[in-house]
Amino acid sequence: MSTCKNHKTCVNETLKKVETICKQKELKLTKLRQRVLKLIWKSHSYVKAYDLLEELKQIDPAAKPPTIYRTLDFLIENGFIHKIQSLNAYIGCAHPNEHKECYFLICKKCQNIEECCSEKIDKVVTSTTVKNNFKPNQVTFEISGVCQECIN
Amino acid sequence: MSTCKNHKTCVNETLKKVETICKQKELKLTKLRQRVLKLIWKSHSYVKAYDLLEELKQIDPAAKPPTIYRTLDFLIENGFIHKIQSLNAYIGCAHPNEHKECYFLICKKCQNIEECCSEKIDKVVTSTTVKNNFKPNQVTFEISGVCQECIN
DNA sequence: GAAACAAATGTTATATTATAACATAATTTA
DNA sequence: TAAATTATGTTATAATATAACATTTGTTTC
Repeated sequence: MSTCKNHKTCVNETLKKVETICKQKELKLTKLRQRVLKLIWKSHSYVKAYDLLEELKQIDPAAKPPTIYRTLDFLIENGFIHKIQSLNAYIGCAHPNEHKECYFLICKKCQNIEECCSEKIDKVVTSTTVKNNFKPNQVTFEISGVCQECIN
Repeated sequence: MSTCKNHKTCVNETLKKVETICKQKELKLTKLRQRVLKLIWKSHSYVKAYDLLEELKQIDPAAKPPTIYRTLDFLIENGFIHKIQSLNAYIGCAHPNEHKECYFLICKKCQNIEECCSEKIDKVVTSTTVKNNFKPNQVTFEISGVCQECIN
């Protein structure tokens, strides 16, 4: 489960953080990108691209698939959101710019996703790639199952 | 890189292994399932579902998407192949029935995929899921990058 | 061996996810 | 301000996957 108590605050803090990062890196956080990021952050669960599109259409009726996918690309490239490969879905990044590798605990029952970072994981990835003389570029690590809350 | 020297032998051995497992578990390794498994094992690289369908059509012109997807489902469920989530692609399992978790080193240059198992990975998965009181059901662990051969 | 049932496959249609390609608008740079 | 770059608009379509129902094949029971 997410530790978020006041989601409005939670979203605002994230958006501030993202704004700051964009300023630092001279990235353009346009109206569209802000809107989509806000929509993704509506919940701590994941969103499907076409659901996002439907929501965006409420504000911007002309929105079309490329509108969404291009925006998702920008947000992913810059580490503001993640794609969950095993679900073809997208989720806001819990701590933008603070980590490289992370993994996801995906609850099949409540749909919640916990984004985790761990030195152990990093070490295992490093040690195995070094051992295989493999130059890693992108790590996908997703564990689906049942979370603490839903286990009972 | 794969350690396979003689691919014909390699395929035959795998198919024998799969046959044996099917007998043990009373699974029906039908003509169709054998054909598809053989097609997947044609290379040590991955296959896309619709490419597989095209190949199957050479033998069985009536084949259609559900033909492939149902067969893939059977092969995945029983651990004979894996789905590579980050590529929407499928690959033969290097050691059917011999492991639970495994991870994949995916070379973006030569398209080769190395299937790896490691106690370390298992331990990390176990320790993190235990810590989070999470009951894991399916682990997706895919590292894409550049392999030893292609790195130079 | 025929009837009843279950499992696998056939078949049609369509849902879901994603991108190519080219046009226009907005912004930055020279 | 012209030229170049970046972002967005727009149309069309590609790529991936499943639902739903029909038929066939295999298995079990009588």
